[in-house]
Amino acid sequence: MEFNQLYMFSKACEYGIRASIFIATKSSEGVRVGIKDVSKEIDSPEPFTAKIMQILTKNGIIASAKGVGGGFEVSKEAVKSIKLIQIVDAIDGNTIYKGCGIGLKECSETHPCPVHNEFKKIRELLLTMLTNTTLEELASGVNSGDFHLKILNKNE
Amino acid sequence: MEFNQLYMFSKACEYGIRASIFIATKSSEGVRVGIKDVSKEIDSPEPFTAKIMQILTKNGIIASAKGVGGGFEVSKEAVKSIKLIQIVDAIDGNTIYKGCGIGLKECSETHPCPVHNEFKKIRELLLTMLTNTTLEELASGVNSGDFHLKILNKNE
DNA sequence: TTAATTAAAGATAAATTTGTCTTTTAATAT
DNA sequence: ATATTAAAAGACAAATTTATCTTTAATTAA
Ligand code: FES
Ligand code: FES
Repeated sequence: MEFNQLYMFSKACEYGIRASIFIATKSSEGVRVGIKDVSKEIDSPEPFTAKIMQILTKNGIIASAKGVGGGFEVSKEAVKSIKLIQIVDAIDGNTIYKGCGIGLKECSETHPCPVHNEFKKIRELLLTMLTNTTLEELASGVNSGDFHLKILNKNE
Repeated sequence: MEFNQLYMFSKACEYGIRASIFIATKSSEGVRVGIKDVSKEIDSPEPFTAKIMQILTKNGIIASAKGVGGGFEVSKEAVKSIKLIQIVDAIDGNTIYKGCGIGLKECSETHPCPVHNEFKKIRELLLTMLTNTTLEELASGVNSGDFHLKILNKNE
């Protein structure tokens, strides 16, 4: 019925976040994971996910190792320090919480659009959330079984 | 630097919101506006904006009249009753405030993703804002000159 | 009734995002 | 050293979104 179907983040960013969290949970058990495991676990297309992994490693969010026993990991220090916003920034940029809600070339306090005041509140809440949420929190929620990275099928 | 460049709404939706507000401001002066005026005023591509107008009229958000003296308008009743959410729903659907933030097939209280609790707050604030904001409020802000629908160039 | 005007509809094209496939590079194990 | 493993890089393809162009339909004015 509607024209588009818009989510808060791009597919790439969704995969990036889910993958980072999964890798972090595995790293907490001391094991690296390959791209196959990642895409299987977070239910995402493997080659595309691999591209996203490259972005994340370039941005220092995850680390990778080639060869036998290689794969992706998040270091003990990184898992504590990495915030959700770093993942979003690396993949979707900062326009979701910086840009004007109705597409003016820039969001400005002195030349505001009609939704500026209300929109600002939402963006600030989003920014605060992204800035304060660590990979560690997210991963521990998954480790404890309280939160999930995919919807399970009947025979899984 | 980043992979994508993601905004809260699609271009189509941004144009739709800006156009609706502009048409409402003109309707408050009792005049219809053609697609040319609309796209000029909100600084958007004309043929694409025309498509968006079709969606908006089909959804009863704006009214259109063909022929001489025709164009788009928002009725006095509509401008009071139409909420921002109706425009967003018609163009971008409801996934931005209904769907899971990190792309699980559905957002569920009983099978939540790691960002669910924090994300819910943001979506709820967004939903409240969209639900409570009328076209009238937005248009009157523009009429009063406090808010703007585009960034002016030097010689405008 | 004819011409002019303006939105609707439909076809097409460009740009972007998402997804895939192949080759290369780096690391490990034998 | 050689073979094996696994990520990086690059080329390519599909899907979606954005944008344009042309034709049709409806309305008004003369
Ligand atoms: S100017 Fe539009 S959100 Fe600030
Ligand atoms: S399950 Fe992800 S936001 Fe609710």
